[in-house]
Amino acid sequence: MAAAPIIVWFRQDLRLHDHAALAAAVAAGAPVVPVYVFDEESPGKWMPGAASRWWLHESLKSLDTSLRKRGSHLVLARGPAPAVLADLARETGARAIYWSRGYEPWAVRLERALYRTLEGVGVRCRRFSGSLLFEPEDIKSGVGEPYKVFTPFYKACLNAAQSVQLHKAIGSMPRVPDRIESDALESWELQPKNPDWAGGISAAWTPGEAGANARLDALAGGLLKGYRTNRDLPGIDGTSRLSPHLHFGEISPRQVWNAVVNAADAKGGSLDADSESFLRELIWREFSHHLLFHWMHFPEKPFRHEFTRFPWDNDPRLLAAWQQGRTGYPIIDAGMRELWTTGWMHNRVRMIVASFLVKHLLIPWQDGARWFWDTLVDADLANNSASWQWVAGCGADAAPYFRIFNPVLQGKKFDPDGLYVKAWVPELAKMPLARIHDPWKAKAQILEKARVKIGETYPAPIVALDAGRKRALEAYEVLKEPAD
DNA sequence: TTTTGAGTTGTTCGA
DNA sequence: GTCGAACAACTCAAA
Repeated sequence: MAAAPIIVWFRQDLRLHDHAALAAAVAAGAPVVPVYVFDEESPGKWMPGAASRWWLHESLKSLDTSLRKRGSHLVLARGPAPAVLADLARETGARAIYWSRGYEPWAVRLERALYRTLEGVGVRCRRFSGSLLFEPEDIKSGVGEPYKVFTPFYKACLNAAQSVQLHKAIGSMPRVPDRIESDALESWELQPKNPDWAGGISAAWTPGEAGANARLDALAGGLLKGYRTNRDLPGIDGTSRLSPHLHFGEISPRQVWNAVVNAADAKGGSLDADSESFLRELIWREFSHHLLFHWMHFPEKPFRHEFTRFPWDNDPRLLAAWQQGRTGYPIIDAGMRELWTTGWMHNRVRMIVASFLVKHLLIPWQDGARWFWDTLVDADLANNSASWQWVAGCGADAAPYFRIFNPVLQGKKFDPDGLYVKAWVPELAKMPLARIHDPWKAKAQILEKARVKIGETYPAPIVALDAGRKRALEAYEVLKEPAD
């Protein structure tokens, strides 16, 4: 008699390489049922936004193709995961289910519910790690508490880091048992139709494990050179662009870590400044996930409690102008339009637009986080929440309240050739470089020559920078008053 | 327990 | 144009 099948429940780990749960299932020698469950009913779950749904569709398609090349395929099912998986176990006679651990609050609750449901009917649950380099339980301060400051967290991670053995690539896969029902991916309607607005996104990205590995190869193969400086320049291809691939688990952070360390080794030993700078970013991702794991209200509530009485302004017209990239500040508008078109925004520009929304417009960081959640292909609850809270000053680190980005200065500093602005704000393409970041200051003659009419072809600034800065500083003063 | 050092990413102003 | 100081005080982490 054949061994009972093992279900491998895919989640944010849509890859075949370095996949502990899949490797263990294949090694067990039983039939393997790979399944993805589209679960819209988990309590507290942040449902993927529009851009993320587009990516999910592509990534599932890609995973299915990879599985088929190995003699298997992906089973698709819709509904609450515990019920769906219990049904599938009954249907297939599976006696075990393996999965990669999740860290978001709703995911933690879901896994507990799943244990109860499945162990109750005699299906063994095995949970594996794979989405993080370090488990939240393993990185603790000297007194056993989770870290609240990045730098000590970073050092603790470096101390804990050791060469990790990656799980072997899966060669061929056991056949999926016959007669298992599967949804058609199209029936989930993850991608837009009428209109299909995803053209810019699909032109910019290659979702799936192969696309992720190609990007990592580019990184290890040369993109890292100059990374520490280049990563701040939105006009050039200087960042890894691995974020959506990491979010969907098309590549594991351990694969990324190893590739970077090995590339540095090959060039003769110790980590250079560029590689170290990149690995720091990877540890920031870890830090965000640890914070979310330990403080489950992180996505909605300010980490620093006094911020609940921050005097936000909440002007919907200003929020709309920001969302549409019509603020009158070129670097901001370029960023918001890059986001809308490609589902991604350069990291430096994310900071600038976020600071502008929260400080110059006094709009709650949660509104910005929601917009990013819907429009980013790399939207990740941990990273998004931690980053917005950091910019707002209510996050884990006490960022000085007076750190208010000036979009004109930031533009001149990090987009010195105006390449980024010209790429995304074409109506300013003819502006001379000297005024590309503050076109409203240009003389009438210059504007005319560049065919720019402020307030007509390009918006006038929606707030004055000095007044906005002053208003923000006054708002932060409120926090210093003693609490009620 | 107490003390000490330190904390991603900045801007403005005046010399 | 460049440079240093001021912009607050507080919490965290480790010795």
